[in-house]
Amino acid sequence: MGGAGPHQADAEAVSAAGRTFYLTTPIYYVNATPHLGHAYTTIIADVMARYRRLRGDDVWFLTGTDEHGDKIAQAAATASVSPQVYADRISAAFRETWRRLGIENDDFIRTTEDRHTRIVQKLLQKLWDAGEIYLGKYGGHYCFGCERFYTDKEIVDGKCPDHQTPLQWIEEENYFFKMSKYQGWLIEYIRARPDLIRPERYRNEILGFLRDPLQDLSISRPRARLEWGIPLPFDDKYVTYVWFDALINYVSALGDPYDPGEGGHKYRTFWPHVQHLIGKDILKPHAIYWPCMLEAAGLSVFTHLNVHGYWTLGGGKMSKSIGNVVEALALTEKYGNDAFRYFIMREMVFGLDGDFSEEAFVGRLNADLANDLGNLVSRATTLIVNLAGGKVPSPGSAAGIVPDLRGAFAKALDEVAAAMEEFAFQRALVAIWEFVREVNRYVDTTQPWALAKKAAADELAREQLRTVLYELSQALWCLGVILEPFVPEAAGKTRAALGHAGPPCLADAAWDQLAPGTTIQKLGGLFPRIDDKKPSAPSATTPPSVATSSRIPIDEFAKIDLRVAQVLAAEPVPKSKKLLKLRISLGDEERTIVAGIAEHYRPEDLVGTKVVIVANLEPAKLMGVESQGMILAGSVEGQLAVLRLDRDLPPGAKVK
RNA sequence: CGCGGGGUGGAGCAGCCCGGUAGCUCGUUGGGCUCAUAACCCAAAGGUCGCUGGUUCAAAUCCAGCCCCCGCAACCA
Repeated sequence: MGGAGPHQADAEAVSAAGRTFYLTTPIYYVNATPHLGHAYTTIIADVMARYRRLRGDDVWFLTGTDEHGDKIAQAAATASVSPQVYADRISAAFRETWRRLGIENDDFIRTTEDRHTRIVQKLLQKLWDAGEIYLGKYGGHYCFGCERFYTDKEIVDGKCPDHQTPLQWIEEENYFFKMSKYQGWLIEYIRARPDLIRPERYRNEILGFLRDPLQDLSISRPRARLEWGIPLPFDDKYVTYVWFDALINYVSALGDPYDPGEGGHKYRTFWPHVQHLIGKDILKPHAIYWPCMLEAAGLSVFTHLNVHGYWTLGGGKMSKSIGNVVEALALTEKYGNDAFRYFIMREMVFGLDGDFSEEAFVGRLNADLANDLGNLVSRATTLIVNLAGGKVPSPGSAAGIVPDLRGAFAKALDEVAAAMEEFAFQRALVAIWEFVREVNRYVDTTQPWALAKKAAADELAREQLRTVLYELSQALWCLGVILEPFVPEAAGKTRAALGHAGPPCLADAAWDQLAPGTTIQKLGGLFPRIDDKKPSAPSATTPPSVATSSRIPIDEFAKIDLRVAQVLAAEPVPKSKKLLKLRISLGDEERTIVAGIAEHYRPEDLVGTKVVIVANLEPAKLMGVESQGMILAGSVEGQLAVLRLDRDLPPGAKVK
């Protein structure tokens, strides 16, 4: 790379300023394996981190797993393993997924690691010593059915909003963080920083929430009730409440904030520049608890909290029971990481909800990646190979050549910079693709093949041809660099076709950086078109592959008591949309089962028929009705079928 | 009256805060080009901007009311 491009000065000034950037994703709770939602957050974080690295910034990109709490302990118990083994397993699944997706995180923190628990305890001790934590009685209206407390606001006529049963007043001693005293400070802090929480709608939401009085935050759980957590350093009869534990990962991953020596080095370098990236579901803990905690601990608050929206699937909601969120992630295997990254960034406006469908995915892949970009790379490299002997020509006269690619790219670059500043990935891509179209137009307008025909006899045409091919080579080169954060594999292939293997930097994304004489190779098939006649129609209802489900030994299966049951009566559960209450017979026993099938079956469709149930499932209350089992039913998106017998068996017959 | 989002050419969206010729992508039709992945480029057709009323010289945009869809939460055991 030699020569001075028009943007190099700027870019160098930027990197010389040595901008530091610390970006975090949430740490993912290990009660579920990675799905589309996790992947979205992590991928956009990766794009941002790569962009900042490309720019020459000093970047630290953190992700990880959250491994403490009730739900993990329960899930582990269900799986008959220790919580740690369970957490190890799921955490490993996350790391493996990120590796496959090409995520280049600098660190991966787990809340069960010593480096984390140590800092959590240190911070707690600090707050305890400073009088920020007190032991208080938590009195509350408790519902035994829900196993949780309800606030006055939630209570309906003194009853549980779920069960419509009277609530019990229960008092439990717990430790509390004096969060309420930070309310005024927090409101001022947010007001003074218009882009602290962004996009603005989430800032408004939080300011709205802060109009009501802030409660102190319970930060402990008695060990009698929950063992799986970090013990409080000043009272080992309690463990730390999972949110208090989890948020601190952003700090603990950098080392010890209170260590003035080497142990606090990374903290001092990166913490002042921290930006969090989260989904809208965890806005409140991040926008309220976390700043208060940091302030109380004498640590500075994040510079930005970037909040993204949710994916809906095929116009419907993202339903985990159907497994389509996992299925969505599987499209990376089918179409490649680059296409997947491109789609989720291009399709979703940052902060708003977006819809995910394979049809839209393939549409984007074909239109933007295959037709516009892939085809451009293919035609341009072919032109240079065929008409210039495979070497970047030196530019000749530009006389009569109208479109100004250099200017168009400079404009795109500026727009990308502005968009990336506020996590507007969609706008950044739109800007780049405007340039891609401009280059396609350039080829059509200048018609290098026509110039080549005239070139033998026409000196001007010869000059123009050299100029056109030179311009195209520069355009490709610039694309190969600026696309690196977004579609790294394709960008790398593009640069490789232009004879460069090393890591790119943004300063190189400029005209005259690809020297005349450089050997160019044809590069076709960068993004092959997907020409399936009907790529989406069947896929919407294609069940997820069974290949990935983990195997269990037969004795594991034998624990499940499946029985034939006859439906005696069926009625909808009042005020419920999805639930049917069924009275079933197991021969010597009758039971009530609540099933979420009301959207698929009318009660009279089921009465008298024989179905299969799980007979030894723990009872659960749904809309106040106790369900003593589960009806087996198969489903894909939007369709559901209850299993029924095709020959007669008496109720109660064992099924295996 | 739980919270929130939305109803704009065939599909998906932008525009709405700061009223004044309704814009983009895909699709369709016609044309161009032949370097390229049946791709690329140009052009055209196609819209009562959910409904009703109000404010205004002027409303997709502001106000009021209504209808419909979707997400979250509550009910997928």
